[in-house]
Amino acid sequence: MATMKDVARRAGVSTATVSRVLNGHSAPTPETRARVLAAVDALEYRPNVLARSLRVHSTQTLGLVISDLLNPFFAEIARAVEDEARKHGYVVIFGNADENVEQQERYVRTLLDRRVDGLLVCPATDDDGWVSEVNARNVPLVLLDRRIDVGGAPVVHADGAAALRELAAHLVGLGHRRIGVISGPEDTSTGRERLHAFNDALRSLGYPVAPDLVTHGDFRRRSGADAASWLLGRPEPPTVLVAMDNLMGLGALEELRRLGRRIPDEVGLAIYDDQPWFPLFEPAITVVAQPTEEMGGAAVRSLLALINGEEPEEVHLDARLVVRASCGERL
Amino acid sequence: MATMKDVARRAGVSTATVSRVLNGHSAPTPETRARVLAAVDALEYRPNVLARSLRVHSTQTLGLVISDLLNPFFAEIARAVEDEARKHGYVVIFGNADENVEQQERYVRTLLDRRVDGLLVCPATDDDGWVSEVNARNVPLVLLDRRIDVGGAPVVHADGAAALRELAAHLVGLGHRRIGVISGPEDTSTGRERLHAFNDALRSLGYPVAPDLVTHGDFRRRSGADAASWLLGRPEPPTVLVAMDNLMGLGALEELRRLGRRIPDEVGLAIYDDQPWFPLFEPAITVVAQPTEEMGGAAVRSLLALINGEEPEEVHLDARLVVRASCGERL
DNA sequence: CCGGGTCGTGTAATCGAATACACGCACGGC
DNA sequence: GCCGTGCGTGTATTCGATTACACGACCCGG
Repeated sequence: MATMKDVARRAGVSTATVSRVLNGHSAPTPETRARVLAAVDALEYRPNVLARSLRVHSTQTLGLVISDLLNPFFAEIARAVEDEARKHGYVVIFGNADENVEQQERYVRTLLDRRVDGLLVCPATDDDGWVSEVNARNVPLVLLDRRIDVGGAPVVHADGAAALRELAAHLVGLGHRRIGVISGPEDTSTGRERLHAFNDALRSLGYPVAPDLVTHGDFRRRSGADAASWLLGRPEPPTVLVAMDNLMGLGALEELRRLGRRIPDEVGLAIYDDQPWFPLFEPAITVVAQPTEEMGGAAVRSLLALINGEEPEEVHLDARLVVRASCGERL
Repeated sequence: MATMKDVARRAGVSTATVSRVLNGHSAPTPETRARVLAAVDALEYRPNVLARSLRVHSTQTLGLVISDLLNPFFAEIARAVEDEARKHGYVVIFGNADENVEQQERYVRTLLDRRVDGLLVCPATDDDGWVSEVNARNVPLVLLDRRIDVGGAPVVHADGAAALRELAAHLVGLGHRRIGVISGPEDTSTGRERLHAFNDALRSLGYPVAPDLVTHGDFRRRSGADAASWLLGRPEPPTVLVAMDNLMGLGALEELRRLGRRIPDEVGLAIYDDQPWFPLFEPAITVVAQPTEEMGGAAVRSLLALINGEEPEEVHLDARLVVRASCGERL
């Protein structure tokens, strides 16, 4: 590989000049510039990003730690993040935490060691041991989707409260009184918040959720199936299931199919997070849809603002209810 | 951030010694070692990976260029790649080519500039302009899923010929005679190979595919819907649709739902690639399943072998037919 | 005709680690 | 007691860029 020195020699100038030409600095003579560029071309020179980064303390790289790439919700986010980052000339390194705190922590450290210019994390749990390390190294941090209460770091997430209120009204309107909830883990903000918002909504409608109809899964398919099985085995089983995440929803649906329950006649089902295939199920699934693309994009823009020492823009995104057929016919 | 020099000063040794301790080289005295480690601890020293990489010409980083992260097939691959890479102490940088040749080329270059130790590419098309650049820089390359005919680079993919033969027999056995095929692009190996394998199988059963029942999509949802629409609009429409990729299959299903066709009574449907939600459709979709996890893992292992100057292990993976209900009841 | 200001370019230090080479010391054999 | 050997450690170079500073050429005004 040709280095800058080679280019300099061939163009008959110093490396400083080559560097200046390549970085568009304080214009060298047009002819020097041309000579340098010709040499660059002839030698197929490509700058060594490592050397450059070492010198200028910036890698044009963003780190992304997500909880689970197999969760289509996070895959969409990852895609949006990569897309927005590329538009701004950044590359993204990613790590899959697998909903696992230790692995998440390892990854944060690895990415910091790689000198990423900024870090995007979808926290696996409320645990915030890793945050201090990020702060100690002065690396800008933006939290995605799940919030953990730690000063400073902006959080980009979609507020589901309004959509959940609508969902509650929808279900009650259809005559559902016993509503089973498959919630996320208690130690994630999204797990707690969605449940509380939904509970509040139902309470204010006069139909508080029966505590024995609330279960907690782990945002994975298996736990959704188990939860559905358990809920339907109760003495007075629910007439509708609300899964607070797409994978748990899928698991619940799996279980309903396995048990041969007809939807929505025997049991209804609503899922948090929309997916392209949800409308294709029989019946089409009623969902709370999150604006994943906007979330990923907004997160990157916030992070870049932090990196550039600006105030990150305030983003407020809302999830929205999409009524389809899986909770019963519309009135 | 503390540097090696700081550690050296605090421990009262030279940077060379610190380096030796940290890399487990030709054993320094146990007490020097202890002093150094104590200093490392006290200063919370973390080595600068950039400086190290610059010096040793290795970044412990793998590049992954995939065609489309939103395609769950590729998301699974990405996850498997990341998983296997981590096990070997490598980190992965990824780029989303969006089934787009120019973007793929840009990404390959970007990743090379980042001095990845090896490159994993799922080629968007047969275009191989970018390969020469990879070779020119002596970076090991492994092709994933799609092959392009270029000397040297190992290809990890799953052979679907046998599964497609079984599928052909299954369909014919169910009485299907007019079989519509939604194939991938002609300029991808998987597009061509799947179609040819399926054609061959049907021909040898005595029921060659009618040329007017073959369409080509682009591995995206929309094209699957369009193709289904077109096929069903033929004068003599097919009795079953075979989509050669999960997204096109989803699109086809979408179109069938939109048109209100009953599956499998009016039209059957089979899809290449399995997904967790395919069994949950009504009826459950018959598929050709690929071993994505093994593919990702094998690709990384091949690449690491190349990086270490070894001969990459020969991997032979097969897709397999999973008969469910979407093509008609089993005989 | 000379002093000062631009402007283009080169020299050399720097980023933070790895490592070839050299040095000094202890030890053992003759 | 001398010299060779080996081991632990330090010195200095290197990886490939960026950039502060300096220098010389040139131009212009007084």
